Order: sequence, then C-alpha cells, then structure tokens
Amino acid sequence: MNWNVLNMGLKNDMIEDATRGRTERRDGRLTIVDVARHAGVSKSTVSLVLAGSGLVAEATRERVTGVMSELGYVYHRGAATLRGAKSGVIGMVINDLSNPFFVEMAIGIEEACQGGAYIPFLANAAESPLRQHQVIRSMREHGAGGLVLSPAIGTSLAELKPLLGDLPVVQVMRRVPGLKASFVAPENREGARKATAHLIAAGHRRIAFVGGFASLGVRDERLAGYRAALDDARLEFDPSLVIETAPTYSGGGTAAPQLLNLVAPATAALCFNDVVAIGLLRGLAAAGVRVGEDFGVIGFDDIEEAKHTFPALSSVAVNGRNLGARAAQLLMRQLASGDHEPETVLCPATLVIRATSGAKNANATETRA
Amino acid sequence: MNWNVLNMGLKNDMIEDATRGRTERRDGRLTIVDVARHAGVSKSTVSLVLAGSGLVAEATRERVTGVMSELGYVYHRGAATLRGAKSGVIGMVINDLSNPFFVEMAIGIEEACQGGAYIPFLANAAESPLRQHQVIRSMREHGAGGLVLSPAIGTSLAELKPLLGDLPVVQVMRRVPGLKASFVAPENREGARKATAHLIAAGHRRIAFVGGFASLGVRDERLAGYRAALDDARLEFDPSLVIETAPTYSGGGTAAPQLLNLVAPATAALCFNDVVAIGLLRGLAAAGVRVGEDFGVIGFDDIEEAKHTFPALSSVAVNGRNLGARAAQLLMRQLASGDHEPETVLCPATLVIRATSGAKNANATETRA
DNA sequence: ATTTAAAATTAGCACGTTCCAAAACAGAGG
DNA sequence: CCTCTGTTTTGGAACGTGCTAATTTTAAAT
Repeated sequence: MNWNVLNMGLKNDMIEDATRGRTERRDGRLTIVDVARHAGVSKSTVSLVLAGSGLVAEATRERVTGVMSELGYVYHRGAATLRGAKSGVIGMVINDLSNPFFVEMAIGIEEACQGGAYIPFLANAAESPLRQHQVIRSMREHGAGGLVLSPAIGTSLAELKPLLGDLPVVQVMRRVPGLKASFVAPENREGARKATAHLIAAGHRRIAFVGGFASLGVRDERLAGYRAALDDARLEFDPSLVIETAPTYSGGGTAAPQLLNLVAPATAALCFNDVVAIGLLRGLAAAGVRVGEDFGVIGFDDIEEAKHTFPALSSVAVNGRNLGARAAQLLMRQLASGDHEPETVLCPATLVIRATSGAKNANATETRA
Repeated sequence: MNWNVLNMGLKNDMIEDATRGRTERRDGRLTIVDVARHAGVSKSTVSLVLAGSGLVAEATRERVTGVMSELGYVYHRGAATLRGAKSGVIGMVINDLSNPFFVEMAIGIEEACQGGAYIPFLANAAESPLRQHQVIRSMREHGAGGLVLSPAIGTSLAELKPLLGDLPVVQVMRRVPGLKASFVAPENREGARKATAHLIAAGHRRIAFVGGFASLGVRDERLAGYRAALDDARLEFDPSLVIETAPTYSGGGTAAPQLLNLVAPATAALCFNDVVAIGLLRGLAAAGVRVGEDFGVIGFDDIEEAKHTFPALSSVAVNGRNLGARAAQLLMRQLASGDHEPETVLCPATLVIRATSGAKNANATETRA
C-alpha cells in the first residue's frame, strides 16, 4: 500500500523528467526501457507484462499498461524476431492481379491472415518470373515467415529452389513441377467435366474449349475434364475446337469469329476462365449471336462479375476467396506446428447455371451446320 | 596473390567446418558473420559489401558476394531497422476490398511500391473502425514506416490520432476531418458536374442521384457537383430524386423501383459509384426499362467491369489505380525526404461515355410523366 | 629504405527485445 | 529473531546489422 503510493509519486516525477527530453530519443522511438523507467520497474518486468505472463503482480501489470498507453508505446516486433520470435508476417505473391479471380484469391488470403493474427505482404508478379524473384527475395529480407505463392508462368524450379531455401511455401492454383511444397487447388478436371456434360445434356454437340495457354497446368486439367465428358458421351474430340488465347478479355473476344467460321461451327464453348468467357460473350454479341439461345457459354472461376454480365454467365465456381483462405490457413498451420510436410488440398468446383448455358435453339443450329 | 590462394584454401576449410554444423544455427538463420567467416573477412567488410560501398576492393567484393550466393544468405532487414535504417515497408489499409474500385486502388498502391522498392502490407478494414484500429496497430508493430489509408466509415479522429502518433500517413479518397495528413482524391465535384451536365444535354430533366450514405465526404462532393450542374441549367433540385443506399450492387438494385414509382419518375440517374450503377442497371432491366434508350445512367469510378456490362456503362473515370499510385508515391517521397508536411493532391475525373447515357426517348418519357 | 598518403579492413558498441539465472520480497511457522 | 516457502522482480547476455574510429595494408614518392 504505502509502497504503492510512494511509487505513484515516483512515477510522476519520472514523467516530468522524461518530458524534459528523455523520452524523445534521436529517432523518436519509445522503448520498453522508457516504459520501465516511467513505471518504476525493470525492462524485464515490462517484457513479462507484454508477454501476458502470470508471474507479474496485478498492480504492477496495471501500472505498466497504464504507462504504455499514456506514452503511446508501440511494441517492436522486429527486435523480438531478432531474438528468435516468429515473425507473424507472410508473403503473398500473386502471378497476376489484373485478373479478378486472382484478386479474389488475394482477398481470401488477407482475410484468413486477419483471422490468424498474421499480416500479409502483397506482391503482384505480373506473370514475370524476374519480378517474382525480386519480390520473394525482398519478402524474405523483410522477415516473411512463409509464402502463399501463385507462381508466374515460366517459373523455373532451378531458380526458385535456392531462392526459397527452407522457407515454408503453399502454392495456390498453380504448381511448380518438382517443388516440394504444399498445394491448394480446385477440382479443375471434375468441374470442367460437369460443365461440359451440362452443355451436352442441353443438346450441344459441337462444344469448343476456349482460352489459356498450353503451358498452364490448370488448363491441362480443365481440358482433360472437357475431354472426359466428351468421351463419356461418346463424342469425338475435335482439336479444331480447342482454341488457345491469352487468358484475357480480348483473348476471348478474338475467339468468337474463329468459332463461328469453322466448317462445322461450334454451338457452345467451355472457357478457360470467366475473363475469357466474358470476352467471348462480347465477341459473340458483336457477331449478332444470341448467347443462351443460339449459343451456350460456360465460364470458369465464377468471379463476381459473372453475375452482372448480360446474359448472366454460367460458370464453374471455384471460389477464389475460399481457395486463398485455405492456402493461407494451411500455411499458418504449418508455421505454427513447425511441420512443413507438403500437403495437397483439393477444393470442390461446382457448376453455377445462369443464363448463358441454355440451348433452346442449339439443335437447330447444329442441324443447320 | 599468394595471399589470395592461401585464402581460398582457408575458405574451403571453413566451409567444410561449417557444413559440419557451424553454419546451422539453432534457428537455421545464416548471418553476416557466417558469410564473413567463409569469405575470410570481418563482418564489417561484409556489411560494406552489402551497402555497396566503394571502400571495398573489387576482389574482396567478388569473393564475398560469391560466398553469399553460395550459402544462400538472405539479408536481415529487421536487424538493420533496429539499428536505425528505414524499414522499406508501408501499410495499406483499405476501407473495403469487396468494392472493386478500392481493389484497383490497392493494386495501384502495390504497383507504385514495387517502383519505389517498398513492400506493402495489405489489410482490409471491411468498414470496421475496430478492425482498422487493430491492423494499424499491428502494422506499426511490424515496422511499417508509413501508411496509405482509405479510412473506414465512422473512423474517429480521437481514436486514430494517438494510434498513429507521428507515423506519416497519406489518405486516399476519404479524409478523416481534422487529421493532419496528406490527402489524394479525384475531382469528385467536377466529375459529377460534367456527368450531370451530359445527361441534361441529352435532354433529361428528371435526373436522380443514387447511392451512398450521407456520412461519406466523397458523396457530399459528388452530390455538390450534381447540384451545381442543375443550377447551371436552371433546373430545380428535387430532394425526392436523391436516394440514399448502401454503396453495393444490391443497393443500386433497390433504387430502381423507387425511381420509377415517383409521381414524376426519373428518366436518368447519376450514381454514387459504378457498383451502385450496375445494380441499378439490373434493377431497371428487371423492370423492363431499356437503359440507354428509355433511361440514362452514369456511374462513377469507371471500374474495369463498366466496360463489360450490357449496355456498356458510361462512367466518370477517376482511375483508381492512378489514385493509389499517386498516394503511394507521395508517401514514399515524404518518407525519403523526412518532410511530413500535409499535402493535397487532386486527380482529374473524366467522363467516359458508353451506351447507358444515351437518351433517344428521354423527352418522350418525360412528357409522358 | 623510409616516409607519407591513400586505400582497405576491422573491432566494438548500439539498437529493442527475450530469456535465464538469480535476487529480493512477503508471509508463515518455528 | 530466523528459516522456509512461494511469489515478484531484476541484471545481463544474446540476436544480426550499421557505424565510427582505429588499424592494417598497399602504393607512391622521396
């Protein structure tokens, strides 16, 4: 009691003293030692308070926390990591943020980080392995404890491996062949199969697969699902119905005339992703084709925008947000447990039917062909 | 020469030694000292090499850099900041990442960071001042040297000020009244004025202003521009034409019937932002209104999606990416110069006319009303 | 050879935190 | 009064890097 009162007096004295120039260090940073001095305890005690240790007496804890908020102290995690603490920072390196799907994934990652009290660095590799290399290096230097990585096209294992060292990594959507790291992805094959089967059931026989580059593993999987559905229906696979384009709006746009000018024109298309599908929608509209009536289109990813196109785009929903969240959670779990055994997580892909996949006149179109 | 050879031998010995368990510290981190030992120099020399100092001999530099890449050394910026170096990290705290406009802004910030060799933390405040408080605190703890902040609705100066301390902050889009910090925003008023004037020129007389909450400063400005255009054209301002909604797709959707059911229905609308406008488009389509013919709509922000709606949405382009980039650049400049004098940057807003702002039958509609 | 200047390298403390061992303290029982 | 517990508190050595001042090496000039 008496001691407490005495100490309060002491504390005030020290604040006086401090305001006269002691608190302000040359770079203005307020340290645990400053707090200790003001509270009349040692830095060790303050450290214990910060750690939430039960060892410190209630009265002392209150006094210390009081001083902390009074002075506006902010904890310096950098110093703590130096001493061996976990960093609490993870990096997210995304292949291309101009694609809304990957943006949704990024948002999912961020969301999950908040849930796990981590904080994410953000970097857009813009499909450049060089940039990707630089940002990963930078993130490591800045103390990222792990990485959620959606690798850029053309990422080479040889370059990536020494760069990563033993940094825990979770890959999303895309996988670098040979890299010993976890992987989170949607069931691309199954999703594509279901979508194609739906188009077949609607009466379509000339179904195209549009968009993406052959070098993309994701595309291989989706293409495989497409072929599987054709096989199931005993439809012959026609390579002229597979069109390779950039996975962009304009890529989809350029595919439209190609599909229509075939000797036996396509009457429907499964697109590599929604962005391509939306581009195709516009291309078809420009050519006077009524999508959903004369022509069936299904996209992939089910980005937010798919709901707002005209006609509303049917799509295979892979839930980018969920995918990102799962990846981040997996990484955080691995960081917490210290167990970096590669793990593979497959998330379901579900067909969302809207207006573009209808096929009222599909048979007519087909017979005309 | 001789010395060099001797040293190479020494180096190899030490690597041998190291692989036998010296390099691997308990947490596996490889330090400047390890590099020094392997290269047969002192840590100071390695530090100089890292700093790119001209003081170190070419031969030594090469030897050191060689060892660094050989061992896979990664620089520990945390330790450097402890010593007083700039952190090279900035935080971006965005009010709402479910709005594509703010996402574009965020991407612009990230892009600019790469240009300036900074690396950004990403956090979504989801319009929650509490979450915002937490993430800002966390970012400070993790050593962010500054903040690009698009504040959440309801952010209070009283809470924010002590939290920020003297951390350099650049606000984007929204401003916390009374906060002494830089601000980057589009010319909302002028943009809204131009858009409204365009609708008036197209023959519309009953023009609504749709979306957003009255508490938003941005909305005030846009609304002011709208009123200014009405004044210029000697049109009376009618409060029943101003509809307050959430700035979301569904918010815009609910506005459609309200606009059509007025005693004197609206024939056009300037929307608070594109998301609202797109929602309105859908609401109007559901009501059988042919937008662009019977009804004029102009959005605000010109997000990517505006190009892909049907009909294509006219909008006031404020270029979110550019806005974000400007904000980040301003912050980085202030960090580099150490000069934190608040500065205000206004970016132009330009009207982009697409298909929704036409008004073929506007007069007819009006006379019918 | 010696001096001198310039160039190259190094020792050692500081930064803000954590952790360990050890010390100080309070209360109880003798 | 002391000793014996158990509870609180504390000094000081790390952690990886940067900087200053000091030291060593090299080269040039005498």
